Amino acid sequence: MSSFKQDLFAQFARVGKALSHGNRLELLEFIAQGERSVDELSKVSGLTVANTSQHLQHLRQAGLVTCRKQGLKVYYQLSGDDVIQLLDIVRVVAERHIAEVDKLVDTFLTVKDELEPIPREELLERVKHGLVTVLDVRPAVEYAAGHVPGAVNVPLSELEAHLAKFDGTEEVVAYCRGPHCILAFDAVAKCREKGLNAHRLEDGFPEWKLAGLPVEKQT
Amino acid sequence: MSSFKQDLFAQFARVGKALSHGNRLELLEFIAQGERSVDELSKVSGLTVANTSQHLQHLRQAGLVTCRKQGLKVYYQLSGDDVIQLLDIVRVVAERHIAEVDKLVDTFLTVKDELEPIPREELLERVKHGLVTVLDVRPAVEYAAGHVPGAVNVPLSELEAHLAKFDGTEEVVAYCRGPHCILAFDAVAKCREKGLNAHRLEDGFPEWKLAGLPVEKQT
DNA sequence: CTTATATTCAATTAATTACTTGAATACTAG
DNA sequence: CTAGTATTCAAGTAATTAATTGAATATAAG
Repeated sequence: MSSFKQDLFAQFARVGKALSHGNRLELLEFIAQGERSVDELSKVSGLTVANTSQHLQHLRQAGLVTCRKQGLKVYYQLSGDDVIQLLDIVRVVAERHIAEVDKLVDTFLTVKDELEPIPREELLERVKHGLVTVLDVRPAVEYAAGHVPGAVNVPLSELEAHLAKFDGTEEVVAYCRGPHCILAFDAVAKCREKGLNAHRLEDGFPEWKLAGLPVEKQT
Repeated sequence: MSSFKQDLFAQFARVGKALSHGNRLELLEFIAQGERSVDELSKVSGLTVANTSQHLQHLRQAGLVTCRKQGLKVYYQLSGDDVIQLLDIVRVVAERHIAEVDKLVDTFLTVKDELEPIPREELLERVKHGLVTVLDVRPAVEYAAGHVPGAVNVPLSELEAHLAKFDGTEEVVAYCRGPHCILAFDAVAKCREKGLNAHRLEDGFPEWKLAGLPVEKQT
């Protein structure tokens, strides 16, 4: 009878299936930073190339990513901003309704509450008036693919060295890949150890872009 | 090393897993209309009771639904409005990026474009001024659990009989479970055959509730 | 206490999915 | 044309998941 409903739900389930594996969610988070090739994704995720490729095809069949071939490489990107929204709401639902998530976040992002995140619009204002130093603590490739205007790319490994240049009176805001990315948390913690007035930006770069705020490329 | 990230993504993937099966998505749509017992859900979905129960536990472990026991029965409900949002964005992403979905919708909801849906706020206005008859074409239980204020419950089977009462000058707006529920499409089609000025409400009841618009219970 | 009903549990089978491995394809550069 | 690199494909194994069946539990009513 109503195989329409069944067929339709089966199609929607393809999106769910794509989101049903941790490795694919991780890949999606990387891709959300900007277009990436299969072997970049393989390296950054630690999966074998073949495995990465298979997950990507899974994602592509569910309509979450698209790809283009350029020379030898195949570059994958999100098929739209709606996918960032989708990922964010999955996170929110999990955070609100799965106890283990709270436990994990509490354990690993210890000082979570102390690092009250700065709203995006507020950061944009302060940047315009030169009131704040913005740290992008993601790897250089991700920074190159797009970042908050005026942000300085300081991968975590180089943070110590950079901190030496600061005189201790500056206000610093760090951001990374998304709301649960540890990079920014760690950066803020390190900055505070040095006595800086440091905060985290709410969420990460994909959400900044999603909000329609200005984005700067390369440097 | 960074097992935090992996653990966290594994948790998020539980939400994806819950959404990764057509039967579970269908159950969620029913539950989104209001609290339902296991055997009601079993009947309405056509699954065996045991199978329904297992899917529901799957959903519960993913944090998407909660349940309470009252007497012999166990009632399930969505664990929050964020779950309606989640379901809607899954639909939107699938609709935009999976070609098969478009094909399906085009095939079964033939006159899709002709039935331009009425925005929720606009309907609310017109209802206030008594300018329109609102038809809730869902089953009586779902209507009883909550409906658009002033809506008349006319399950599809009884629609013909009801139409006799109309004089052909009235404006009619029909709604059902959600954006792809065929009930409202069918209702509008039937009304139009009788020469009525009929339209569909955008989306369905859960989205109405999600928008924070007034809801009426029982009758 | 017994019976009936709603739900869950446990065990089984069938189907699907993840990952590995090695080969095949597609493109570039020499 | 050849060699090298990036990606995909194909086959196999291990693991997970869906659905069925029948039994177990829990509650209510007689």
